[in-house]
Amino acid sequence: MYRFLERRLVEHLRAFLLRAYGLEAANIVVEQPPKIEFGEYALPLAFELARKLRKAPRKIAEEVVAGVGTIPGFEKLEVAGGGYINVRVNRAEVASALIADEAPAAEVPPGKVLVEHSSINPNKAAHIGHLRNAILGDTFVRMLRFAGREVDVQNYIDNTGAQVADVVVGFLNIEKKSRAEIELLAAAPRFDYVCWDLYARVSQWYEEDKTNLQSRSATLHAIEEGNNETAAIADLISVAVLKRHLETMERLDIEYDFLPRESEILHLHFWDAAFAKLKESGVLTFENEGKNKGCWVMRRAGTAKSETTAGMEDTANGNVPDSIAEEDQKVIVRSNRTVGYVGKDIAYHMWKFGLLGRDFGYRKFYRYPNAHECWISTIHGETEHPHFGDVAEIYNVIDARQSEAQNTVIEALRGLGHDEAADRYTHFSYEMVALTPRCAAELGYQLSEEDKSRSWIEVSGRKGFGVKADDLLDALIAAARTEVDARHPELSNAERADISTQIAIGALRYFMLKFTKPSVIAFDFKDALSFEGDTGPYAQYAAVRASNIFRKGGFDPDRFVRESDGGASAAPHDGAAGGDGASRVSTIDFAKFLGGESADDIWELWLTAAKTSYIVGQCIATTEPAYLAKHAFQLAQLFNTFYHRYPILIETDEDRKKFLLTTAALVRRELIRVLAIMGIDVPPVM
RNA sequence: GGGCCCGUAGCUCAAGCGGAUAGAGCAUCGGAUUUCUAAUCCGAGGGUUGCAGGUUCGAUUCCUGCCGGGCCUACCA
Repeated sequence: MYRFLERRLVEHLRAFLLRAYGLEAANIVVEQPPKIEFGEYALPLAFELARKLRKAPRKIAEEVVAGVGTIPGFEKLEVAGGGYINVRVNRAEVASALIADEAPAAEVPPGKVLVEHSSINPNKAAHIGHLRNAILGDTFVRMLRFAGREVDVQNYIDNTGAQVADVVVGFLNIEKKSRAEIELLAAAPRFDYVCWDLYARVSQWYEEDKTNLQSRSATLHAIEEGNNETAAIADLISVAVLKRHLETMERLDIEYDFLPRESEILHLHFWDAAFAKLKESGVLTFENEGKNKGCWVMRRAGTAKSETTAGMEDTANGNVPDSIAEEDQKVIVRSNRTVGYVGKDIAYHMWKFGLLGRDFGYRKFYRYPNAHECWISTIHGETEHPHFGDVAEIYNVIDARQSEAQNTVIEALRGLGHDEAADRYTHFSYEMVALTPRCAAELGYQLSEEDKSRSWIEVSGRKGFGVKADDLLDALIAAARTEVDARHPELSNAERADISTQIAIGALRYFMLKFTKPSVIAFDFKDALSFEGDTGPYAQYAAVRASNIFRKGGFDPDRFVRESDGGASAAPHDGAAGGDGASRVSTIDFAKFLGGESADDIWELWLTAAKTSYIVGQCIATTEPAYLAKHAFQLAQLFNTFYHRYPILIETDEDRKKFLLTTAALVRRELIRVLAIMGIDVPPVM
């Protein structure tokens, strides 16, 4: 709603500027006033125009206000200060549209979106860093779906890499386990924890004697080769750990559609197809000398062509591949003819955009309780399967450390002549989760003096140092359970368990979303286990309080606003609102309750509730989910103030009571919707 | 050496394309309606936005330089 009105305002302003001054305004900045008293929108455009029109800003602002005319849905424009234009909407009109949950159909770009997230090495338990990735990714998926996009969720599985090989080495060379024994372990609960510890021991074992590393390369080679006992063991381990990852993520309500694996990229020869095209287009060059002699290399992203070769390009007919300075070379194919992971990634991304000319085999892998099927790549697949890949846009949720590799893949696509694909390739980059020194000490890590002075300490899978995802979830559930038990002894065991879980997930998902992406999260149990203030449970509690009003008052919130369908899975609102409610409360009277300065506080609540799709749009455009967490918190905060200030059920003026109930119903609906987009449920009671 | 990111209150973080008095939470201190209430609400203190310049009517935001920190820069993945 808010978004729609803003667009309409801009259109009118643009028309006016053209009419009055003959100006084509490319970009009209619309701000939100610092205080609700100033109106709903603020325009600094008079300042920008002052130079161009050679007039005082204030004078221009006055002309705009006088000349722009009436705009449907708007009350008035007014000049403030030295030239600000503050804009006021017609509150009653906005309110009635909000109650009906009317939203003009937004234009949805064509084509499918592919979001890749999680991508955890299947050799050990998921940890808090993986949680940040999965929660960011899953929330972004929900945002895209809320905006009407069709989305495929992929989780890339590196099942043939060194990390899996290490755990295989651990079982075979250190533990001396047989295949049958490993199978037995893999079937036990939390096999991923076993691997977590073993992985750390293997790293230790390598350090003790460097010759032990030979086991790794032999194992790695056998795995890549396939069709042997070692490869079979690697497969059974990686599949078992992968299933554990899916279970862990399922606890957070995170699901995937497809699990492409590196083994298939290898065995279905994706690379061969890509290699041919990369050679043909000159993206790859063969080095005849230097330290990379015998390798196929490409220019690393972010490195510039050297002066000499760039200058000679014109005369050389442009056909000769530029030589790349040694330090700017990225080895794609090693001198022993094997392909590095960036090469595989290039092939994989050509597949994503439907540019490779090959496809995976598919089989069903995991069925969620809601009957949703998650598919996995395989060599010979089922004949009937959904169509993955060949998408219009991709988002790769991968931490910032891989930005150079990501950019190299993008440059490869450009070099192949696929600029349109490269432009729709987004590296959804975020910073890592580390531990505060205090948290590290709690986990038994010996801190050096230098460590103690750091603001964070990086987790390390190799050292087995970090907080496992399931452990954190268990701790959160236990902490929530203590509170729920104390508050609601009358509830059954199962009910208290459910509520505790919902609160734990709310706390965790909110915690991972409240930080902006470039911020390193210095993890600390004290902050993560907090249920007060700027947290998920705070927002959940506000929604529960809204429900309490209706339950205790014996009202149905449905009667006051058009019900939300839960948000995340919603199709774009069709706007063909159901004005069916004979019992629905009339909205006409509300003008008197929403008008004037005395109603500013309640109006601010309504206005904030109106911003959800506007905020989601911002989040998508900037790939920054943190704005939505901020929005949820603001809405909850404003509601809590309202809740405290206006006791509804004892209100004696019936019209005013209806108005207050409508306010609560509206906020309840929007809060539930916003939280659903973040993957957070609202418990029945708290 | 080169590339990317960061530096804001005691702590952890916000601040849409440059805009109005730089905001929250935590912590500290002081308060709160017998109500739909306390996983809450109200109030107080707390800031030279790392430093120095520049651009601008206006800079936490853009530019340059410095200081401090992180990540990347392997024929590992």
